[in-house]
Amino acid sequence: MEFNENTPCCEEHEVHTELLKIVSEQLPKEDSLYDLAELFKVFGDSTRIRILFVLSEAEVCVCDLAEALNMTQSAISHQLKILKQSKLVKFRREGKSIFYSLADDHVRSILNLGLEHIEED
Amino acid sequence: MEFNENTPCCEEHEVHTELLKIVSEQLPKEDSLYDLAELFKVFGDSTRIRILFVLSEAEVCVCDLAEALNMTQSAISHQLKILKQSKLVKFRREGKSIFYSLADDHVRSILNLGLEHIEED
DNA sequence: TCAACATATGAACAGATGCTCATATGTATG
DNA sequence: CATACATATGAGCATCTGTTCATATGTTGA
Repeated sequence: MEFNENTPCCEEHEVHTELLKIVSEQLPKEDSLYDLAELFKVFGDSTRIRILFVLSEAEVCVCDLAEALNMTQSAISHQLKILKQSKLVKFRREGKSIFYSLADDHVRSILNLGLEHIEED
Repeated sequence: MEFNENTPCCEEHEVHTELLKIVSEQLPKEDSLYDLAELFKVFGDSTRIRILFVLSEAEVCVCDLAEALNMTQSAISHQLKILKQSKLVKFRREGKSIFYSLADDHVRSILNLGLEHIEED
């Protein structure tokens, strides 16, 4: 080929750029894609997943979560902060304790879809 | 309180341990929870999310993916390897090129549920 | 079989992440 | 208001992760 090194990769390149143009127009905005990755990142840790599953069964206070998962209160509290920031959990104070629960059924749906996928093979 | 330092955290502790016992019986197995976190971890990177969204629109070869996302072929290839391992994408060879596409509609569902969640506030 | 193209992969490095430890904040109770 | 309990938070550290760079593998056509 007589083309220089800047020659685009695939040979049917005109066709592909046309396709890519169409595809990019259909994509969600960059911001949404970034936020979405951030959301899944929160689900992508087994400590947080375990917290979410416990909360999908019941409203539980921090120290009980720590006991249930056999981890320190501090570790749990750090993770709860992340879950709060992503609006995956809500909480209410009752005396000295703070009880956490899932923010909404969306969270449950996402967890269940994930479970379906890993169980399907 | 006259209890020693090993006193469990919450004061109504008998009630809570009873609750925790019930909750733990309802939880998926440790292995599943781990696998689930691993799955979401794969979704938890904006490069991979962008790849998945492009593939949700069309079957695309590696070099076009690289061009679409404005990244190096190597970076894309590394990420595709991870997506393959998680069975989120499939591929077929056509001459020198390899065309990738989503493994199944499950992937699309998970992406869409995630989008719903970030758009709901 | 050789040259050119498309993709994959290993090593290395910089940045992100999760835990621990110490300590701060907030709440109830004597 | 001082103490004990429940939770939150900041710093530090070890580990994990994503990219780059160099190079290997695989495919096609001359």
